[in-house]
Amino acid sequence: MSQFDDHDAFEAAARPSLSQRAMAPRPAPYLDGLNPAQRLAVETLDGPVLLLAGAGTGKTRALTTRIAHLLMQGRATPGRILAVTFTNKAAREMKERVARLLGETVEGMPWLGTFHSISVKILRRHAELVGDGELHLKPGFTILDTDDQIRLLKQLIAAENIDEKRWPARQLAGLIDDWKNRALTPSRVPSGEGHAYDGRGVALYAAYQRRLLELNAVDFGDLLLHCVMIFQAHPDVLAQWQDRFRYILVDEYQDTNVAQYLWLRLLAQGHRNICCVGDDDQSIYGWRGAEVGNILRFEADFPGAQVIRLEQNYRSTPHILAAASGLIAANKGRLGKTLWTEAEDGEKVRLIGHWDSEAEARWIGEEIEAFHGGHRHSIGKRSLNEIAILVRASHQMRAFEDRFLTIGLPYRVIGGPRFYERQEIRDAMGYFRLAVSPTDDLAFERIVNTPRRGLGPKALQTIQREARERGLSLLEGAAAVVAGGGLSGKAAAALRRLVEQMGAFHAEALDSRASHVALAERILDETGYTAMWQNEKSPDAPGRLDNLKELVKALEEFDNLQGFLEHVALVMDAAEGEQAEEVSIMTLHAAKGLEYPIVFLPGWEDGLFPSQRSMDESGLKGLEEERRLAYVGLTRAEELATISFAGNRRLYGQWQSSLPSRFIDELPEDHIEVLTPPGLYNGGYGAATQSFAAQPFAQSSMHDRASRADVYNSPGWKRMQDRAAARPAPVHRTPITIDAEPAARFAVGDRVFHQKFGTGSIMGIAEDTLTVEFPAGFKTIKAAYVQPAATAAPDVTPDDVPF
DNA sequence: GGTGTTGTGATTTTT
DNA sequence: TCACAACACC
Repeated sequence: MSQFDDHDAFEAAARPSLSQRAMAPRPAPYLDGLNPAQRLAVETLDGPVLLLAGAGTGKTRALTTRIAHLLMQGRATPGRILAVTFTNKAAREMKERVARLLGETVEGMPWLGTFHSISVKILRRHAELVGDGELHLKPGFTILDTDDQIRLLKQLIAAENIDEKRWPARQLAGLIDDWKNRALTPSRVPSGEGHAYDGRGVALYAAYQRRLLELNAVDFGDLLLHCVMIFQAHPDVLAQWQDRFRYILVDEYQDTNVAQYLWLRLLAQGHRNICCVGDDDQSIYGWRGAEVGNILRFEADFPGAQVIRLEQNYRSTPHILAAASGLIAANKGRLGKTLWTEAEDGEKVRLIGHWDSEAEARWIGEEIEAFHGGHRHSIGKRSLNEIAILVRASHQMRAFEDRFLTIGLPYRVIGGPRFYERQEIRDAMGYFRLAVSPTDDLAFERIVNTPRRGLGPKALQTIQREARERGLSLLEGAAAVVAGGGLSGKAAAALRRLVEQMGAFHAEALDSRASHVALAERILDETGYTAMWQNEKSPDAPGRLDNLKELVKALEEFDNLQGFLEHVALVMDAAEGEQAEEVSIMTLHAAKGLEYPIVFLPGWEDGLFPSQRSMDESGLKGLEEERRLAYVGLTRAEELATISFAGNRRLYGQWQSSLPSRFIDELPEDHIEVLTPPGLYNGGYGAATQSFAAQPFAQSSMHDRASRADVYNSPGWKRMQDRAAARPAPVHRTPITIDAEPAARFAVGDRVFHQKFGTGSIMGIAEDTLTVEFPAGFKTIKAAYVQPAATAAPDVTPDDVPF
């Protein structure tokens, strides 16, 4: 974080007492360079503190320095400090930064982690307090992933004879999640909320909880909820944890839900040394149960709380800050902050309208090429890594991906499906889970017929019946079926083999002398799982095999399979590899906490952003959350932000016209530069300023082809064409070269492989651009983006070539 | 049990 | 429009 490197903001550190100085292992330089507000935030150690930290104000620095200060002042040992974050990434970053502040001599912080990972640790110690006398949780409980959860709910819905089509399991999962976020056990769900599922919503919830106990399993929501319930029902247990955690720190407090709020409040009762850091203006997870009210209410919840505001921004230029501040000012009920900066003015926030979403993608692509090539000298020559495109909804990404693929602009999508959510990884994990705990019925169901063993729904039913009748787990039930001859020839043999294999694997998993890495490899090989993907011919099969290899490699860092499974259940992300120069594309939500010198904010159209659905479902609250999302987007930019909108956009196959976002009119004019849209089909762009209200698309209406034709004849369209024609020919820019691979190494007819489109044949070559026929159709692609296909079997023999 | 066909419905997403 | 899921059929 470069903004903390300036040394001129140096301030004299407070002089510790003689005894403190004598005990300190080395002088404490960690307070150096903090601004007065940050300093106050670090040194106000007693009682409740609300740290209102605006975007880019050095929040993480204040938080980590506060931890260092607690330790250096001898206020607490690392084990006595509870520091909670929402994401593993944030926890990791904080750990690293605390360690860096203190030097390597200090041991790690055992209670710095996500709400969930800390809750697991607590819950493992008191598992038996969950449930009733007969059925209760055991410390070895498993944590279900979403797949397991849905599968379980489907069974329960079927058992209730409810039509799964009318009431999908997914929806019920969402409902239950919602209740858990609000710390509502089945008995506490307000009457009137269980209407769904033919009035059996709450009953299904209760059945689900019972089933989880039987399986000795919990879902993510339970981790928090069970802790809260234990704390409420067992004051002695609560007291024990209150005593342990002398100081509590909370990151992103505006994102806490009711369950998390209760969890924190219970733990902080007594000493009340709780410091919550957040920004009400960046609360964008209301739809996920986050309660902005938690942060707005802080002073009432903790009487005597000190509120400290971090308002000096080290990230963005004044124009960007002014635009963002002007926009967010339209929200009501804010705690209020005034961001300021010492940075130079820089460029105004740019605003541009386009004819349609494709033109928007085209224009942004050209802008990026210009920045990357250094053709904008006010901005300089920039790396693609410094540029990000932030969209409201992921379907907007497609236009950019298509365009960038065509022009050969490297990009990376941030977010998307994560490593541990991939099918092959979950399958492999299913095998590992079953090897570690043979009673994991959900894991058994997942893998029993993957790869295909001829053990379909019928065989599974037989096993389930057997298991239920004898009170066994499914794997044990399967063994019983095999022994009892309940299945015929082929299926019986396959099941016998699986049961025997899993038995052997389990024995080995318990043997601490055996290598768990070798065991994992054996499991994947001997069950035929690896072979399944090797035999699969789809283009993504090799990638899946690579992922499996990566999974096994990840195992090496753990002592055993159990430890690994625990880790993965909570940390569903893999270390991201950052190497290539690429433009980043992501949703606004995914962008929170990140920063980029150059940011594009496309799709500012009413209905898309603010999203119609948000407004329909949550009214003014929804609109305000959307506005905060816009605020988050703008404040990601360090030097240059560009907002754009399109008059027409293809949505679900239909062209839809839209009006510019209402947020655009809320931007303070003095900090905005309005750009004129480029010509229709040629490149180039003008910088002449013009009121966007005078632009033609605002009043265009094109709901179907007929009215679209009208628009072609409209004065607005003509005006755009005239303008395009009147402009001097666009300046020719040298196309950027990426790993300049000469197209010369290809010939028409060659088979080539492309990341996205698979294998195809070259139909045409023009300089470094190829026209390739893929299964998906003809594509024009830069040569650098394809490789000669591995199976280089030319379609024509040399003799067939006419020259 | 594997493959083709039809139908549906579609923000934002972490743990 | 397109992706994915649930059925029907071989």
